[in-house]
Amino acid sequence: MEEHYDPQEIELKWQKRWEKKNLFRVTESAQKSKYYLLEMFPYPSGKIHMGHVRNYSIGDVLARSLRMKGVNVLHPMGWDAFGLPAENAAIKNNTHPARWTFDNIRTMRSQLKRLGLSYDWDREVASCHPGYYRWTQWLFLKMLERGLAYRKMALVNWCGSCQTVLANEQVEGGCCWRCGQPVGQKEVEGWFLKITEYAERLLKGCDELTDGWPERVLVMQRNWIGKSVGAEVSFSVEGDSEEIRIFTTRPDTLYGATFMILAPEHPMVKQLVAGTPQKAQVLEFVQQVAREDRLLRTAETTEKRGVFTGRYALNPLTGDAIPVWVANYVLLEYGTGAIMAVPAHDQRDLEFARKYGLPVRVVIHPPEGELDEKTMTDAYLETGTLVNSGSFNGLGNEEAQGKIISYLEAKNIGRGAVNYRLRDWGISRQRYWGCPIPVVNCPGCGVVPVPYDDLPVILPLDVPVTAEGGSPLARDSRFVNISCPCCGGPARRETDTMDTFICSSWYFDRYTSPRFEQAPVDTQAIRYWMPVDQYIGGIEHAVLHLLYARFFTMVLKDLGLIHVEEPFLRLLTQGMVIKDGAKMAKSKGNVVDPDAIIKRYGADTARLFILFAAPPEKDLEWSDQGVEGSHRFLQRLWRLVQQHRDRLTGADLPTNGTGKLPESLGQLRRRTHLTVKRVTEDLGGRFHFNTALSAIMELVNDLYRFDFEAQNSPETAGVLREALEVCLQLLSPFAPHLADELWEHLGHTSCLIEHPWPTWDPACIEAHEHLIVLQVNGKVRGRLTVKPGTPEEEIRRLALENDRVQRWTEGKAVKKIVVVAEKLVNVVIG
RNA sequence: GCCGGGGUGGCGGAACUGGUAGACGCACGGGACUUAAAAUCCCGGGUCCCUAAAGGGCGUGCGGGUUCGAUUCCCGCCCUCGGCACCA
Repeated sequence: MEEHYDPQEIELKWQKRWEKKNLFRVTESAQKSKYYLLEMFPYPSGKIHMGHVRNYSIGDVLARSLRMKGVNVLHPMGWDAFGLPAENAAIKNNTHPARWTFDNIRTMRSQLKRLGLSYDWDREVASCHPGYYRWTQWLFLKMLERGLAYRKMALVNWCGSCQTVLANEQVEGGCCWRCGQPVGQKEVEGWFLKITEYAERLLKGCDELTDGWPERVLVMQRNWIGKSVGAEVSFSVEGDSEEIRIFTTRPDTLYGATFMILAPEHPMVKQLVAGTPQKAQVLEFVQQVAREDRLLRTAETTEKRGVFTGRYALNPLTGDAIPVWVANYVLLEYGTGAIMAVPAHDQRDLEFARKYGLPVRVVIHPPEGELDEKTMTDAYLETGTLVNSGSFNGLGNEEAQGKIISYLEAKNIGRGAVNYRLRDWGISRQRYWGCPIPVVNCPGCGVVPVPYDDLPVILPLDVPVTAEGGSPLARDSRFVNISCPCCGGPARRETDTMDTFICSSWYFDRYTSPRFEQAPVDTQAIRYWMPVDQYIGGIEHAVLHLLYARFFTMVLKDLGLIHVEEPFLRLLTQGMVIKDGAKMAKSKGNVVDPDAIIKRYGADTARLFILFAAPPEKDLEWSDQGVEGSHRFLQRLWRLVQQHRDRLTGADLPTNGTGKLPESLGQLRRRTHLTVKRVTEDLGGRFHFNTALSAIMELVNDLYRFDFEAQNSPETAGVLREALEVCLQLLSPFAPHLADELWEHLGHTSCLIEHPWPTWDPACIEAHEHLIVLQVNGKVRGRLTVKPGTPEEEIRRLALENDRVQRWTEGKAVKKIVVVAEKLVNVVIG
């Protein structure tokens, strides 16, 4: 009898052996079909947490099973290594961000290796390595060349705690995505990427991804892009040469525009009020709104307030003079920052009109009922017929939209227009630990790109990182002062660094040729591996990373670097790891350290539990007892193999079907093949790891219950060997170390991942008999077994003769009999 | 408010195209082994009625519908989680 199951010993043994054999290294191969399996690379924050274990265990099951199925699987790992936590930790612990980062990478890499994950570590990348960020800078310069990167002064999100600008996507409910502190507004000059230019493509792509991506992620992305179709219309101002441009989604209500509103920040406000009696009051109002909390101001419940500017505009269709107001509910950043107010058909405008006694004019009449513009309190938003609309009267309002747009275009006072909620991506960060933006600011030449040959612009490591605020790079004169690449005169380097989300927007491309020296990617390798066939990661990146990565892929495609429009064919968003009803988090004190679990039970148990406790996309409730249970199962399998080792020496696998075997043995063989089928189907396509495991558990239970002493024959040994081998093969993607160890106990000298995935023999699966459920009026009343191929007539007769059925049908007229082949008979009585 | 998930035993979860609801696991109860306990192995279990067995009623958030038959399809609600939200 073999020694006790000792996970520590066997796991290290097999990890070493796999590494020595280079089992996970892959190269392009025209003979094999490829599969690019990617899990989101981690931020090296210190140690891995259960969320990582879950993410990477899910990936590893797929990677290993696909390899066994003969697929060429690219399964890489790396580090999203630039970012604020490194800098903050460095300040706090008086160390260097690079030091902190690389120490963490070392720790976390060894933790991932301890989990037995099948990565090709030769392809490891770290985004903070010059060999990587050189190409991040290269891509930035290409975008600069194409006008996709630009610099502007803008009102941006400012996190006072992190002392840096944030992109819109990085503000969650008014707070910083990283530190959770409230985000303010600040006028700052910085760099932007024109993601808005790709809004339509990003939107269209969402439709292509419906098969492979979760619906909710696509919905979030569509919401975020926020496309609105309508018209842009110019309103002339009485006594002024300038016009006010507005965007509306309801050109059909243009006749109902009875006043206009500008955002308080609108650049025209100052000139409009110049010389009016209202000037002081308006400017006071503008100042007042500017001081208000942004989050509060944009809340729906906030009271609408405004002031009259003293000026009038002309409704371009009615010719009426309508008052121009300034109000808090109109936002500068959406549309043109000005609106036409149609109180009869917009709830917000109606509330505003009622409050300030402004006129209401109904221009759409409902199919039934009346609208009274004097008393109505709910704006009419439904479809209807145009009234009070000149020559458009009588048209359906939807039809009128197009007609009015055509009219505006003909008169040159407006045009059909599309507006997006999506804003350009602000990428400047006023911090140190990021990828330097490779440009030079020259007093004579302006913004000058660093020549490609001079890349990378190295992030100097000997810069003191302090908490005093402002970019540490700006204080390093050796970094800042440079001669202009264009004119040779004195110039200053850009000291902002890039948002780390840029680094993570193309890392998956780099994995295909991680050490390539001539370009960010080797076209050959990209052609072979991209797109990513399956991407796995947390839902928290539904908009952020996943939107940015899609944008970058489209840019790379336009640059001719890649052939695909979308980077990730299929996306699996794994659920969170929950304990005591809340997400595991240090702040909540409910964290379970993966190291502790591995130390106590081994990596196989940790992986098994996390894959068994819940389907991958759902939240997983951590359970110490559940972990015990998973560990018990592995021990149970261990004992089963030890118990039968002697019996199996020299046993040959059964060859043909189950027909010649004794009944119970044939049954066992059938169960074995059924298990192969179930597990294979649960892993392929639908990622039901929990049910795949329960199928394996059932087979193990069957083996425990089988009386091998009563049927001690070479045949029995053969069937048993097959069953055990199948168990190990099927289990190997989940618990690879234990599987390989027991595989060796069964006399094999190779690793399971080198073996093909088992197949099931349809002949073995064929049932010797079918269980027929007998129903009367849809309720189960009895059961019946029949031989396969029993004619329907016979089954019908047996069902009617069945005494359990007769108990219910006695004295009743049989109205109908439904027979489902091999499954069920339902007798319908009156 | 709009959009998207999700409501199944004490708990995590099964049931792939409508066909035995509750697989598998946890917790629990019983038995075997043991001087005893732990470990292990075997058995049990939705709920109510019935002394028990046999048998039956009710059961997948609620109310209807379609169907021989509904956790599954349709209609109308309720609850819950997540996203967006004064977006013109």
